[in-house]
Amino acid sequence: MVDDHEIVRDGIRALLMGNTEIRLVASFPNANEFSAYLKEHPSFFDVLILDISLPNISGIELTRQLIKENSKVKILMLSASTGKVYIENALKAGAKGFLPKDCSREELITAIKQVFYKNIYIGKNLEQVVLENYINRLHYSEEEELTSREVEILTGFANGLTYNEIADQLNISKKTIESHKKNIFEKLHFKTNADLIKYAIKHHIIEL
Amino acid sequence: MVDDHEIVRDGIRALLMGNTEIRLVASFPNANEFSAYLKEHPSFFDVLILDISLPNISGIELTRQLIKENSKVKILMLSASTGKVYIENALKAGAKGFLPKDCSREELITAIKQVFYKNIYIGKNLEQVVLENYINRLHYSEEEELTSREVEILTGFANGLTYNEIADQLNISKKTIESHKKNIFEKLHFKTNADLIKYAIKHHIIEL
DNA sequence: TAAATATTTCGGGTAAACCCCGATTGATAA
DNA sequence: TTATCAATCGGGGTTTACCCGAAATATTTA
Repeated sequence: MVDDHEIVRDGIRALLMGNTEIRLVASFPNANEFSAYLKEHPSFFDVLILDISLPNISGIELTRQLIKENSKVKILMLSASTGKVYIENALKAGAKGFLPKDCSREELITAIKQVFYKNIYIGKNLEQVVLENYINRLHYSEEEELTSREVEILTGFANGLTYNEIADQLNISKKTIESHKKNIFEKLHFKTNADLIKYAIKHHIIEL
Repeated sequence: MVDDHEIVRDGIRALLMGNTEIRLVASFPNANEFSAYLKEHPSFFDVLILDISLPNISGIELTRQLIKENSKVKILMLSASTGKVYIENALKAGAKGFLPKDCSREELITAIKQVFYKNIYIGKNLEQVVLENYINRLHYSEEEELTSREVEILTGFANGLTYNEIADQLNISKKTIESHKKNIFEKLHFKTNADLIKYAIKHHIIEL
């Protein structure tokens, strides 16, 4: 497993201790240490329990990498935040399961087994969220995604920077910032700057 | 301790297991169960390790209640979010300590001891946040209040209106809007428009 | 692989926001 | 009875934001 919180790592270790079917073979505090270890021992893990919020490289990003590298590890994403966006991104990146951190022992064990046996597992209370969202998607085309460059620009605005300040920071023209902002507004159907700030807060780009 | 995440409860239990000075005597998944138990056994706990985000009643709210009831329990707040606002609210409510969830074993044990021995304990990396904020408070003692007119103008901006639109709506000159905005920024120490939006959300002038 | 679409990059010109002054009126506090 | 504050405006200038257009890569799709 990979989780930056020592408490969580110890919690899961304690939780799986008594179980005879599942063995926690290793745990890491960040993506880098895990990746390094995986490179040395490619088939050492069956299932990866992965925290979504990690320092430097997020759980989502790590998932994308592993999928891209054709790793055989099944990924069970663990997250304190259970918003629509998180579940979506996790599954889209290639995770096989998504579990809230407030799950029970039984649910964790069930989830690990399900994920191992090639099934998808979504936390009990989260199925509804996924289903609702699925229905929505049938009606309305999906919410457009921002490019990494656009996220950079959006972050700048959310932090109250001016066009010039963002331009300086990214070493591009003020005019380019304008274009990106225009595109962001169109993609996400923003009408005002307040919309942008609210989006940034909702998506944890800035704190309230 | 009170934490809605079973994993965290087990983690802390495992963590304190080997320690001879500290004994985890009980843990609860929510404020209600804890309160009920405390009523029966008022002096059973020395220190309460309390998660800030709980269902129904938050850790902050529970802290306020306990302080109000003159409970002798020392409260060590545990939080995944470590923003200024969280620390402030926790300490203001009466918590004796504030610890991020990504703390180490050693830090948790130190914190529990400190809190028990009537000291304040703030998580290692969080001291800076508190100090900065303390300095600020020395400069601007109390938060100034806005006049009703200023609230009207602020509401306009929070809703994404332009100077002209607000002026039209209130039947006053655009220049007056300018003055008001300048005053609002000075009173509340806003640096950017993003600050204004966040203020409006916090004070329920607009919804997220 | 060719065509279509998306991303990232700009410039010119105009509208809006912001700043630094100053000023008046009425209400309220020292 | 002065101050102080709230609310109202104007002149004049600088800075910033925004709209229209466009071109070079990148990426995706047919």
